Amino acid sequence: MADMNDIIERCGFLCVHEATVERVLSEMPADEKLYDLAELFKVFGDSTRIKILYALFEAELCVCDIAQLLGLTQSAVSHQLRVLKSGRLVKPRKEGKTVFYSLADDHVRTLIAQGMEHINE
Amino acid sequence: MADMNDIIERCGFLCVHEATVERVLSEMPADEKLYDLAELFKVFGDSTRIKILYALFEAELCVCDIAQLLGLTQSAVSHQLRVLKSGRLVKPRKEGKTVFYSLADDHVRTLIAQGMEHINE
DNA sequence: CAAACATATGAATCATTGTTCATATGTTAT
DNA sequence: ATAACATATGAACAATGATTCATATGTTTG
Repeated sequence: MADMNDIIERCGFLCVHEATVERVLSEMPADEKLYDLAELFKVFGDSTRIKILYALFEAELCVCDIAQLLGLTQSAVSHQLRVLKSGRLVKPRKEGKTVFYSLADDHVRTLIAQGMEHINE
Repeated sequence: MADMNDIIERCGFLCVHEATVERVLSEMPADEKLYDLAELFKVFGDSTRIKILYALFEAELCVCDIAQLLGLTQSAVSHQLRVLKSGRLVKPRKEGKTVFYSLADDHVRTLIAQGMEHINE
């Protein structure tokens, strides 16, 4: 008696537009690239981090400034700055005890601006 | 006897660069905008969704195509397309039983392209 | 109408992640 | 060297979210 394991994926062989699928597949970037890209957007995908980035959009600020500005704990800000830093979205500048952060480059500005455009359309 | 509750946040009043904080605060967008912006980026911040978007970057595809192309369950794809649709990143076109999806507008292309640039620098 | 099929959806599960609390590191001034 | 301070970090907890499984919806064909 045959068991129930002979249930196969039927959809794949009937409705699929094979030529298109093949072409798209050949033009897809490497999986690793796509993973990194998702990781990048994940960094933008948190309202606290967005607020920090937007604040740095306007001026260079120290951890303490950011904490007060946004009503957050110093610890929370520091943890998030770590994430932003390892994503190369912000860069630190040390001056004595205090560390000033600013946006790493113009990609950050462009991405945020583009995102805002999408929101506001 | 005074209890231990008189511990106050001292940092805020000592190191903060008040003038800058005030200025930045006045130029920050509304909280709701920033929240929406984070939500938008959150949609991009998942490798499965990025793969779907990149596939649609190349061609209009049905749910079934996407599932085979990326080696995913039809259910998983459908769930993610729902997220992408409610973020207005993709749009459906119904043709009989099958539903074809494509990118909603050029912001999506621009955002992904900008993200890729950051990755590759 | 019934069967086959493409897609959508709800509930459950497992993993990821943001915040908090406590503490560590490193710098300045007394 | 010690105290005060700014920032960083580790562990724990709570919340969010992606996938799976089962099933529902809606469309076409016989």
